[in-house]
Amino acid sequence: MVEDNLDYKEYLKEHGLKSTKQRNLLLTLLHEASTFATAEDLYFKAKQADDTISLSTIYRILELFNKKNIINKTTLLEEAKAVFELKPIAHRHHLICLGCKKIIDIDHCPLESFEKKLEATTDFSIVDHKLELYGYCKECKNNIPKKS
Amino acid sequence: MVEDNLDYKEYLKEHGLKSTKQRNLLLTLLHEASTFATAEDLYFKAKQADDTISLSTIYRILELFNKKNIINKTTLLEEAKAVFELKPIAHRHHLICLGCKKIIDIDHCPLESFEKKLEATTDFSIVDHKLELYGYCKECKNNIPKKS
DNA sequence: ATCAGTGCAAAAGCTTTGCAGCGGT
DNA sequence: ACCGCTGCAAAGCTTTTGCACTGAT
Repeated sequence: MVEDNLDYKEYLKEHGLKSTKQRNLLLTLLHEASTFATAEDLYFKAKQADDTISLSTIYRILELFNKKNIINKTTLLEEAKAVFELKPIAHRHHLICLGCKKIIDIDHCPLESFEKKLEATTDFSIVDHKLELYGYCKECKNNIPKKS
Repeated sequence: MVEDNLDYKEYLKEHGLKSTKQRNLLLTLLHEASTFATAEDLYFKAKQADDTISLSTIYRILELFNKKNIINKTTLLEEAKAVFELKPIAHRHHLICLGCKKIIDIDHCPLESFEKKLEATTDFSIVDHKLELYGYCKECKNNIPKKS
């Protein structure tokens, strides 16, 4: 996988970004990741390929990618940490298990017509929305914790 | 307003919470607030009524209210700070202007039937969702900032 | 009187920044 | 060779925690 690091040279150029070892590596890791990742997650994975990479570089690159609209940055539930994912080709949402934290991708977005209606009633121009669903998966349903 | 601080004594008891000056004050402020507020927002407002209240008390009370399901805690967009609001009586979402940050309450939730469908296809038991919509209001539409 | 609640200060966790040196074009 | 990118360490900001005191029942 490490030899693939330069695969994204053209991709980076297309987005007006200089190609560096660290940026290529991070794009590789983001492509490999199947779920949201924190900066720290990516840092530890990155270290396996490049022992000297620093966490601040991860943060700087993620901020850059976010500005260039290559990735999504968000926060899940009430977590303090931000999480990142490659911007999916199609608009998409997530269903997250509160037990085991597994994440299911949902390709269908039920909000298109709702947004149109809202635009009409509020006179807003709606550009985006954030939708995540939370529940318990088949395996975790039977172990739903009590409120404290 | 300050004299109203004890109005919530019964309310607190109902939720199994001891009534204190600080908790009453915070409930007053949360009721007065028309939008999401950060811990710091509430701290500054609280100081006007009680000069010696401390920020850690605000955090502790907010955490407590959140656990007791009296308030919602969430994060908007990519902001670092958490925001809080009294849990509205009816399930509700928000439309947020990216220009002036004004927040419009949306009473209708378009997701009920969608959740049912999802439960059937994924075998999840869905307990909650987070939906916020982002756009530009009538006044801000004409000043949409360019990407950097 | 008891024990939870609070204020203060310090610590912790996530993220950003200053600076000197490295590396891509 | 230039100037942006990176590593390191330090700082910044939000939130949490330890401890001694206060206050509600």
